[in-house]
Amino acid sequence: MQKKSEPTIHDIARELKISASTVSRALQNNPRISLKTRDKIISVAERIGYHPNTLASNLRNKKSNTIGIVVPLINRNFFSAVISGVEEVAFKAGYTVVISQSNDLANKEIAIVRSMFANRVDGLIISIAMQPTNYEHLKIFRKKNIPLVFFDRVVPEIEANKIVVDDFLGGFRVTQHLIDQGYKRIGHMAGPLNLQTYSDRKRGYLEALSKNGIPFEEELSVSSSLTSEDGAATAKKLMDLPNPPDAIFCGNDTTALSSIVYLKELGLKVPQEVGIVGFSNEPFSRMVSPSISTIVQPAFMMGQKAAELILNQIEQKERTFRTLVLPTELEIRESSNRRLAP
Amino acid sequence: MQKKSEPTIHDIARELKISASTVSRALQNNPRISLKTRDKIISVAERIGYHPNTLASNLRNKKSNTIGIVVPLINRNFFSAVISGVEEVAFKAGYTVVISQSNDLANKEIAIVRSMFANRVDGLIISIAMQPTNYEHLKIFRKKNIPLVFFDRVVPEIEANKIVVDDFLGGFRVTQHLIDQGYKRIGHMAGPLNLQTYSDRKRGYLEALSKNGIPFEEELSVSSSLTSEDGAATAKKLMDLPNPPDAIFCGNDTTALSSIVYLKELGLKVPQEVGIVGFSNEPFSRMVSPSISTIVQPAFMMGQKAAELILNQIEQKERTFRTLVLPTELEIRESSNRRLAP
DNA sequence: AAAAATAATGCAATCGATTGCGCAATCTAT
DNA sequence: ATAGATTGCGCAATCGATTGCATTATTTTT
Repeated sequence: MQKKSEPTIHDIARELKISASTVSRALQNNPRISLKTRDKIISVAERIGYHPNTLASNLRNKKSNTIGIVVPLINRNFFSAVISGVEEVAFKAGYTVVISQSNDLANKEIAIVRSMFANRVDGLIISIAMQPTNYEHLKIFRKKNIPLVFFDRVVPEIEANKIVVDDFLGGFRVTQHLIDQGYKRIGHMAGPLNLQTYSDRKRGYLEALSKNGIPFEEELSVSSSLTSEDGAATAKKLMDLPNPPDAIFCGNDTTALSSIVYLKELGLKVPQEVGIVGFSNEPFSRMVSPSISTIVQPAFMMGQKAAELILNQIEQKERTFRTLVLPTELEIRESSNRRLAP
Repeated sequence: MQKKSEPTIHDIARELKISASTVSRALQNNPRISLKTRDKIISVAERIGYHPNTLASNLRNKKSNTIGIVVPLINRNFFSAVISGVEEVAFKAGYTVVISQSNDLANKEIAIVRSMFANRVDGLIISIAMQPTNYEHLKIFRKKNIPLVFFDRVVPEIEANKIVVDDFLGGFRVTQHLIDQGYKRIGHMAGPLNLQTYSDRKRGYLEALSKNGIPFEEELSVSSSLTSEDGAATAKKLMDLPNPPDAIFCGNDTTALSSIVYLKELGLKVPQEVGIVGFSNEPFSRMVSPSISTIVQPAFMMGQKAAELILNQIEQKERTFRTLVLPTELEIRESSNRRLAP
C-alpha cells in the first residue's frame, strides 16, 4: 500500500509562506526565531499532525540518539535486569535503547551488530555470545571510533570500557562456603571456558580448593552451555562417577535447579547429602524448595554503569578505557546449608 | 570526538571515475550494470571498508526493514518466547527486529511507540501495558496506515490484526479442573480487568462456577497487578477471609508460586489442603515443589503468527483485519492434583 | 532623517542512497 | 553501410531536516 506521505517541515512552511529553515529552527526553539512566528509554526504543526522524521534528522546529524544493547538471552533475569538499568539511565539522558538477543549464536550476533552499525547507533553495549568468533564485527566499532562497552562477557583482546563482576572471588567464595559446610568432594559445573566469566569462576574454585589443601580432580569439573538440560545431564555425569561429589558449584541457577531436580529423582537429599550452589540469583531461586544458594550480582547497577560509561564516551568526556569490577555477594540459602537443614 | 566520516558510494565512484548511480546499482546487483564494472566496484568497496548507510537508504525508500515489538516485560517467559517467534520469522524475511519493554507503564509505552514511529518502523507488534491510556499513540499507526498487530493484550477499540489465546476457555478449564478435583471454594486472583485477557479469564472462571451450580462470591475474586508481591498479599487477603477458599486460580505462575510459598508459611499443604493453578507456564513452574499446574500458551507460535501477519500487511497481501484465537492447554501438575498427592 | 546596529528570516548546500529519464556506445538485422 | 535495437552508464532530482552565510526588516543611535 502506498505509504501516505507524512507532513514535513516544508508543508508547514508552505502553509505559512515562510521557509523550511525557519520552521526547523522554530521547532528546535532556536532563539533566532521570533516567538510569534514560532507559535504559529507550532500550532500549524499540531493541526496537520506533523511528526519529525528522525531518519532525516539522524542522517543530517550523523547521530541517532540510540544506544544498542545486545545480550545472549533476554529471558535470563541477570540480563533483563542489566537492560533495565541501561534503560533507566539512557532514557533520562534522552536516548532510545534498542535491544536484541543473540541466542548465544555467533552468526546472529554478527547480523545484529552489523545491523546496529548500519543504523548508526551512537553506542553499543554488549555481552557476547557463548559461541566464539573472531570478533571482527566488534572490532569495526573500535576502528570507526564508535563507543563500545562490554559487560559481563567481555572480549579481552578488544580495547574498550568493560564492566564485569568479580567472578573469581565469586567462585572462590562459593567453594569456600561449601568447604566450610563440611562438604568434602566438590564438583564444578562450568560454562564455556573460552569466556572469561566462566574461566574466572573456575579459577576461584581451584584457588579455594588449593587454599584448603584439597587436590583438584579433573573429572570433577565439567564444562557445558549451562542450559537446563545441560544441568541435568552434567549432574548425571558427576553422580555417575566412581567417586561422586557431595557438593556441586553450578555455573548458574538454571543448572542448579535442574541438578536439584535430578538429585531428588535419585533419592538424594539436598543439602543433607549433596550441597548445591548456583550463580546469578534468578528470582525463582529463593522460591523453590530447597531454596538455592547463589551469588548475587548487581545486575541493575551494572546496566546503569554501562549506560553511564557509554554516554560519557558519546559525549566525549572520556578518552581512556576502564574496566570496572563490581562486587558480588554470596546468598546462603537452603540448598547448601546443612546446619539449618531439618 | 569528530565522527570519522564513513566511506560512501561517492568515494567509490570517485576512485573508479564513474558515477554514484552506477555504484548504487552495482551494489544492488542491478542487471543494468556490467559484470566487469560491478566486480571492480565490489572490490573497491571491500578495500576501503564501505558499509552502506541504512539511514540514507531508509530515508530515500521510506522503509526501514525493521519491525518493532513492544512488550510489558522482557523477562516474562511468555513474552520472551513470543519475541523469539517473531524474530525467527522476521529474520528469515530479511527484517530486523527491535525490542522494547514498557514495564507496564503507560508513559514509557507512549515514549517507545513514538520513538519507533519516528524511526519509521515498517510495522509494530505490541502487547499493551497494564496501565490504561487513551491509546492515541497507537491510533496514529492506524491513521498513517502503518501495519500494527496486537497480541495477547489487545485494544478492542482499534481496528487491527490481533492474536490472542482463548483466555475464556483457559479460565473455564482451570476452574472446572479444580471443581473436578473436589475443591469446593475456589478463589480467583485476577489481573487488571481493564485488560481483556484478564477479564476473559475471569469470565471463564465465572462460567465454570455457574455451570456447576456454584454461586459466585464477590470476595473470592481479587484483582491486582500480579507481581510476586501481589501474589503473596492477595493470598493473605483470601486466606484471611472468614470463610477462606480451598483452591485459588492465580492469574499467572508468578503469583501462583508466591501464593504457594505463603501457604506453606501458614502451614497449609498444597495441593492437599489448598489447590493452586497458575497461567502461562513459566519454566520454573514444572521445577518447583509442588510443581505448578498451569495453562500452556503457544507463545512461540503466537510470535510467528504475529510476524507473518505483519509481513503480509507490509507486503500488502492483506487488507482485512483478523483476530486469531490460539488454543491453550491445561497442564495438570502437583499443585492441584489431590489424587496423585502423597 | 540618515546611518548604524540588531533582529528575523531566507538561500542553498549538505547528509548518503536511490531512480526516472536520457544519452552514448555497441550490436543486430537488412 | 545504415536504421534500429540493445546495453551500459550518467545527470539531476529526491527523501526530510539542518545550518553557515547572506539578506531583509526593524529598531536604535546620532
